[in-house]
Amino acid sequence: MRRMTARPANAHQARLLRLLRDGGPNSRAQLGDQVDLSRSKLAVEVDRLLETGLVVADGLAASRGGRRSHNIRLAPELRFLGVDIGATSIDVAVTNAELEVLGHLNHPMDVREGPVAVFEQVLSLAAKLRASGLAEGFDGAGIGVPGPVRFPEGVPVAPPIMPGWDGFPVREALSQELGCPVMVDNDVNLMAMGEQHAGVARSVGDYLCVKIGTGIGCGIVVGGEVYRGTTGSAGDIGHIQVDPDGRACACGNKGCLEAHFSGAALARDAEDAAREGRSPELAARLEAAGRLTAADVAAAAAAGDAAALDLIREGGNRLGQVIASLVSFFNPGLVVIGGGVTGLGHNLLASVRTQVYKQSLPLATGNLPIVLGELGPTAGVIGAARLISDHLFSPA
Amino acid sequence: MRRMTARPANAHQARLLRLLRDGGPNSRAQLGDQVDLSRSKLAVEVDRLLETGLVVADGLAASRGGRRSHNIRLAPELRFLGVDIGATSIDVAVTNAELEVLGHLNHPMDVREGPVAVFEQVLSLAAKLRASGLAEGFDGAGIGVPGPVRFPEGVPVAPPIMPGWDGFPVREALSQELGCPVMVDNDVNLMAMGEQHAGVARSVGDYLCVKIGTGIGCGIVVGGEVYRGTTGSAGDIGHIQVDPDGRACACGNKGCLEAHFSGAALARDAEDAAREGRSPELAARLEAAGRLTAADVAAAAAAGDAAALDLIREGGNRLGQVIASLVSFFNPGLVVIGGGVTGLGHNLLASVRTQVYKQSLPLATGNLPIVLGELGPTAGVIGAARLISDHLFSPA
DNA sequence: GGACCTTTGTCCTGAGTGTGGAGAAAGTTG
DNA sequence: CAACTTTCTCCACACTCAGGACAAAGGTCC
Repeated sequence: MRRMTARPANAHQARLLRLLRDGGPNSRAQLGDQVDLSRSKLAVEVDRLLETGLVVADGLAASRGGRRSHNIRLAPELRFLGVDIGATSIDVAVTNAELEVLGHLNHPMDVREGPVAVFEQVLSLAAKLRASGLAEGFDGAGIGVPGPVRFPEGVPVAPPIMPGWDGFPVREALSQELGCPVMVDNDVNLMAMGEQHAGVARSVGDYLCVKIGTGIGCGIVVGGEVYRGTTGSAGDIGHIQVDPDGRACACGNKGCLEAHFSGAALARDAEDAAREGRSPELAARLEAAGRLTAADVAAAAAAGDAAALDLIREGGNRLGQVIASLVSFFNPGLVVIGGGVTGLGHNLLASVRTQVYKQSLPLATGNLPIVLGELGPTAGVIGAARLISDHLFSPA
Repeated sequence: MRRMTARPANAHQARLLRLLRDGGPNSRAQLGDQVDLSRSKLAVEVDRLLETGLVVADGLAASRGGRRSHNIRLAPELRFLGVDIGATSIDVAVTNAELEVLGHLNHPMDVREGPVAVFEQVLSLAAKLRASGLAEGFDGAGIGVPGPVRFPEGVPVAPPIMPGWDGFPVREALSQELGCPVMVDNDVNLMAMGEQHAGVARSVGDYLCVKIGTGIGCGIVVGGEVYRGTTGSAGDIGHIQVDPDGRACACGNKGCLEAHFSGAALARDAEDAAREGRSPELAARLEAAGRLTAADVAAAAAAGDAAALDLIREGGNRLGQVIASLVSFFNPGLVVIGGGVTGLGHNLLASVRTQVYKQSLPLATGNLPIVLGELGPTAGVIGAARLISDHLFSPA
């Protein structure tokens, strides 16, 4: 099947495409209400979009008391590929043009195996999705990697946890393999975009999205747009120092947030607690599995284990301390916490909230919700799809 | 003399006005090079601007090998008033439309005397500037206050160091008194705009501007625009906690940055050092003046006083610690340090740089200049003038 | 069922926006 | 003084866009 190659010819068309993406099918009249164009001009632009095949008119909507309207919608056969490469696993999903996830696959894999091996896996997962009939091809792909990215070129730069990827032309390579446009970003930024598109952050202009997985990062959204910083490393809060005499971190410094609280740090602390006999619950789990993860800590805490609860409380305090600083500085309208350790749930949230509300000034915290992400692992892939759709749905 | 009341009728005209403001007089041809419009369209818009009187054509420029060009410039009789209300003094300046300072007055005054008394003083200073022949009236005024502002309305909200100002309609009141449009902002944001317009931050898109005076604040510039946050309190870094067991702060918390390092904290520490006999240099100055300020510490340090140098080093470390966190988070292209304690100069800068380069990741610090502001007290008033000119030079 | 209303969408005219070329104006250079 | 540059103006033409008239297609009410 022939893939769509058309792009919006002007800002109006781009605007209309995004409205249809975010709001679903619409009549011409409804579009007109949102777009501040005359009916005539709107009709012209819609007709042009229909000609390109990017949108279709299928069927009539129910009458609302007058003439029935045509349903204008994005071409239903459009397909985006969303790829989220985490430190320890790969998520791949197909979406339609409205960014609804039609199929989603996860595969455990260490990112340190390097770009070649990871790409092979990504392509195989994408092929599997295609084979299942969800897509005959992709009109675009977004991909997130766990490290800083030089955004315009789509190339990772000096990524601490994935050294083999430094300078690897991710965008170029994937675009070649898939035969479609590709955009690359930091995985945290994609999570922020995902929660903004379909999660808790809808209709918030300025917000922070803290992702705690193997490492810790923070997506920064300013006026609805992801802020990436001068060299693409904005939001890299894992190496903010929380304790001058603290633990040694992989980065070479001491007392980094990430060394005290992250998926990896938490697992290590839990294993220590188990071995030192401070937690029968964790010890039993260590016995059974040979190693512990953040999920074990969450389960132990749910079972009332004091040591596990302590770990979460202490970690939440550290994290809350940093978030409190960021709230004072950035004055966001919302803080979202997500990533692998979200399973720690409300215990974690409680510690963070306590710290933030205690340390930041009332004006900044007055009406500040601090919530868990609601999309889980789909946030990243939806964000990836949105990344490429933002690119494709902008004037050529 | 009749004041200008015209405003640009469209985005092109606004663009042209800003080009003339930032680049000074220009020929039509030079404007055309910067503006991506056809010569014909450009000529039309310039003619319309000439009709409104916002710009004038005066004289011919020297030939560059062909026909001599007309000098197009902003109307030379346009006058903006820039007001910077600090915690302990008021700065007022007149500028022309190119934001060149034509006259500048400073008057010591405690902001806590309240808006009525301060306004009286501001108006008297403005009258003095008018009386000196620098202006016959003002086409607009910008004003900065040392606390958070609800920007669209121009009203201070919950300002910690100027409690009597909470909710006072600064914009409304000043506009009434001066009979011209007024915009209000945080003083730190104005400093950031000033340094961006005429100081060290020219042509930098994303940067931070840390102002250390009686308190500590940080102007945040994203893509050339000041970022103010959800409730207008963005950049309020004075109350970030740097030491959980630290000193009591006026805000009710312990260990705030501002409690450890700011103009006020530094003066107190210096007086302590003097009384405890740790610094003969400072003791002599305390004897002479009855009290000490940051300037005394700077002078003592310049004279080689060990205690003063220690104070600066320690303060710079605290500040550097916070800035390091912000650099990791925000990934700016430049960090500017300004405000009252800039006199501490390179000793302060050295400590800050050490901390930042030590604590933040190389990708964020790799090419990151950390410099002192170069405009001193004029940064604020120039920023204020730019604030109102940005407002007036945008489509009505 | 028919008169009347609402909603949706199309068509047309006219005002305004913007481009590019021709060419006039005003200088320099040899 | 001829040739060339640069600057600026004028004009014809294409495109953009708004708003009104009107047609299409349904409801609602008696």
